[in-house]
Amino acid sequence: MSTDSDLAEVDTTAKRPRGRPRKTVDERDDGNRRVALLTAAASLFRRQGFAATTTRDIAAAAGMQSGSPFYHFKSKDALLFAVMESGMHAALARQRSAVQAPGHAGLPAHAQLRQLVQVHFDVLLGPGNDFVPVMLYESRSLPARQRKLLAQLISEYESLWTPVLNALRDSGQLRAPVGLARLLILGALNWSVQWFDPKKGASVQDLTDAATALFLN
Amino acid sequence: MSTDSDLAEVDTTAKRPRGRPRKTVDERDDGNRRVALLTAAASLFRRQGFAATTTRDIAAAAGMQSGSPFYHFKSKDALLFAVMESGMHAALARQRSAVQAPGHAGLPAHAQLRQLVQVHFDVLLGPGNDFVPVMLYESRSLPARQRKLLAQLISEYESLWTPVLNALRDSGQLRAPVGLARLLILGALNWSVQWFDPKKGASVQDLTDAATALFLN
DNA sequence: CCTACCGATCGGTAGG
DNA sequence: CCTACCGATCGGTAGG
Repeated sequence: MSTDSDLAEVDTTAKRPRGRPRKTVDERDDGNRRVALLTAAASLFRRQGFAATTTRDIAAAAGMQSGSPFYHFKSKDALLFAVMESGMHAALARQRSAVQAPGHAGLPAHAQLRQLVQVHFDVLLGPGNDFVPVMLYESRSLPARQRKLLAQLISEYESLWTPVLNALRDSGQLRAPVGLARLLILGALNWSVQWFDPKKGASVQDLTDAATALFLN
Repeated sequence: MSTDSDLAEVDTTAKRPRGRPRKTVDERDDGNRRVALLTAAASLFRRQGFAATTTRDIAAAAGMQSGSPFYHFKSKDALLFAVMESGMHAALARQRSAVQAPGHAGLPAHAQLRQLVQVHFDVLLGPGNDFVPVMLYESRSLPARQRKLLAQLISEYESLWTPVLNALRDSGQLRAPVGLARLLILGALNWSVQWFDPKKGASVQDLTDAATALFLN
């Protein structure tokens, strides 16, 4: 997991940034407590859904009183958006650093796909990684404008997959149109959020093996 | 689409059943209006989510006053459960009648998988088919007891896939463990609810082609 | 199935 | 970040 300031999902131990980067007009950035609210919200939104989660629930989980979240976030919507944006930034950062790792570009396409799949599973299923699942399953709850902002990040994320899938398609290892293949593959991975249980048999490695074996010739 | 009484998803024209089969203690069965509530609820639950949908919204969509849904359903939860149960019964009926169609048993395994995939896409994406998507994406909102009842139906549904996948695995056409393969494949299909747009390029046929090509050797 | 209504809860705010 | 609070909304009900 990267340690880059306020975008790391579970880095509750982050020191207050000195030159604090104010992110949007909707939020303040007071370091510690704000992160506590984000992680509490992500966990609750994932377990109960956005609409079924109370700002009072979130406040209590972060050890605050009922009105205090609104000192850090303008609204419940802004809190949801911050969770999703933060999750997508972390996922993008992890996927990019995997792709840019030395020697990665020289790997055969099927090994590159395997990398993408593994990191994706880890982003979804790793311990404490609630941010991206919330983004996947609660985007309906976002106001249209903020949903468009997120769509941009999602599009960037998908663009990491396209060249790899194109190469696989060209070499005959992928037998479906690349556009639909990407949607179907990401769907197969994203759905794991619904059924994966770390206490049960399969590990993230097992899932990665099964998925790549399933999709490739 | 089958026409079997109150379980058909979009059959708003159903006549009142004579020997009315009272289904559970939680609901009455007055035919017409009850079905109107179910279809209105399914549509709203799908678009807005369960928690964000008001019983007043549902009543208005069915042309009733705010208190009237509770004449037909004991609670908002009971309405959600009825939507899900009805959707799963319809899906099971459609999948079974496809499997039992004359000549189907003689088809090669890859053609049987194609059938399952096509019917599944149609259940999810066909016009007015909101019931099963609600079940897929709102089961979190169900009380534990009713979730267990649904799990039974889901398990029956999945059991239709297992022998086909086993046959494909044995003949080398499927290269992943059957258990994980089933989860991944159904995930790829289920996720289409999030992105499929009938007004855009791809048709359900296209999706079926792409999915079978992607999964099979 | 409608009318009229209740108790509880919720997002959000003022003022410190 | 807390205290105290408001206005609105919501699931559900009694009585017809």
